[in-house]
Amino acid sequence: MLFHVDPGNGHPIYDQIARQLKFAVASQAIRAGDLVPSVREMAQHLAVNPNTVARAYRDLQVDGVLEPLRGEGLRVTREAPDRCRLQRRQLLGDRLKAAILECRRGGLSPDEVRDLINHVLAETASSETLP
Amino acid sequence: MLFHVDPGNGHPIYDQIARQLKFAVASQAIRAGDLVPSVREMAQHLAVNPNTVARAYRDLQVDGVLEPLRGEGLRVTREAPDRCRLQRRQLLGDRLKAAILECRRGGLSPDEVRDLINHVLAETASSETLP
Amino acid sequence: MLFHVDPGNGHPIYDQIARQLKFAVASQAIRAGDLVPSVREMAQHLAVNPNTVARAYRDLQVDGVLEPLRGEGLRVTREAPDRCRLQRRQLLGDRLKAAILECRRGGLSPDEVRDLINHVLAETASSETLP
Amino acid sequence: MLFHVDPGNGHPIYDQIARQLKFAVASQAIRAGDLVPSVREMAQHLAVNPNTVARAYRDLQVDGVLEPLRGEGLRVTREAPDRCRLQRRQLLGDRLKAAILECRRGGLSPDEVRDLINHVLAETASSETLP
DNA sequence: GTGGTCTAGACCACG
DNA sequence: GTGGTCTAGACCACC
Repeated sequence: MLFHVDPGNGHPIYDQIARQLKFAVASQAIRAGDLVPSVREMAQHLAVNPNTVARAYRDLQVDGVLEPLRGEGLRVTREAPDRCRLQRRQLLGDRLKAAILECRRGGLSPDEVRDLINHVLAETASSETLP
Repeated sequence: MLFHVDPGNGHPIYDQIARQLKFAVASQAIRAGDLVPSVREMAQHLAVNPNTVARAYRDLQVDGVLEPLRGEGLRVTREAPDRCRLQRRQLLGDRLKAAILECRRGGLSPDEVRDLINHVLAETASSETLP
Repeated sequence: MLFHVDPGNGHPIYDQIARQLKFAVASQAIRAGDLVPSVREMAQHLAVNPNTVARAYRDLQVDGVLEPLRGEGLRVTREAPDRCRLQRRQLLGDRLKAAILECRRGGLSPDEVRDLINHVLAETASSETLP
Repeated sequence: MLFHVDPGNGHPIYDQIARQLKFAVASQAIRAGDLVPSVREMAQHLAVNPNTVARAYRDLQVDGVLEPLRGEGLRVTREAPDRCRLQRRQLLGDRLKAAILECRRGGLSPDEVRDLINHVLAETASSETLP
């Protein structure tokens, strides 16, 4: 499990957890039918309150990514992989789109935007810490 | 003034205002020495609580972008254009970087990230509403 | 045995089992003196954890519906049929009453409640799957 | 405000709150555009923890019944009345249907079910405590 | 003032 | 063991 949570990056922790779990399913790091780590396990792993993990797991149930296995834990649904792949594109695309739109509205020309993106890509490609 | 504020996009309104004003200065839509609209005017224009505008203007004074002109209002400082141009690159770059990093951590390969970016660029380039 | 258990309908599985067994006794589908299926059999039949069936059987013993027959299993008591007929009316009536009361409290007039009931009766009367 | 909550009736408190608020909107006791009581007010009114109310309000936002008015509170959405009227029928109908189906599966004939319903209706019609 | 998040810890139902 | 609910209380951002 290579989950990593950063409090104070502006995004609620439960949201970071839910997103990362979706991405993990999309990447097939977690598969349909798998049991996700128990609330308590995950909470300890992330050094976070169990309630926070529970909230993330609850949201994932609402999204149809997890389903309860009474007394057993929570399981990745059959439909989850497809949904998560779609959502990954959607969620990441939305965030990129918002950033790019703000560039344009901020007065950067399309060329300047491309330059800035390339600059950032170069930065992130190099020695960045990646999970 | 073609400011546009979107409550519920996750970013605080006062921050949206401050950023947009910086960008306007960077783009020379507003110039050093110009008076900015009064808090009341701006608040009415944006259909926003005056306190929110006041907060944005306060932050901009702290950043040295605005300075009070006794009895007249707030004026764009002499140093603002340079500062705003630098900050624009920084602020927008940071947001792009965060989005791109999340793509990578979310399991997308560099190529997939480029594809997604190009897809988004195509979307935004076309008939998007731009200020 | 035409028991049917639905996890995730809000009611605990052991309760569904106990109720259905009581109803079966009330309907004389099971009679005084009959042996009920073993915990293992029933658990396999319902695709349910044996502990869950055991819990239901335990509750039924407390209610005086089942009694142990040393080395043989569990037997329906002599008093069970009468008790179950009474309890059936009570249990089902309670649930109906709760539902109807919520309708009234939810702002439906007595007439609207009757209409809604008739509508539901029509639905359930037709092609519903009944045991 | 005639909300009433009963812990230990099997249904989570936050759910009771959310349902009752939907019903209140359906009955036009609360109207589109109205501000609902603040989390703290409602919590005190119901003698319940504010977090519990917050959870109910959050669920109602997910359902599109409430929307945040930043710094002001939560407002009933424009679409809420229609949605709530539909949902009221759905939610109450589901509960009635479940109760009636259990009667039938429990071995009661259609006539016996009608008799039982009439008996319960007579009970509830009389001196029952209604809000 | 408002709602939102997070933590801490208790209790319960279920399997 | 599992998740779910509820309470209590702190802290924050926003308006």
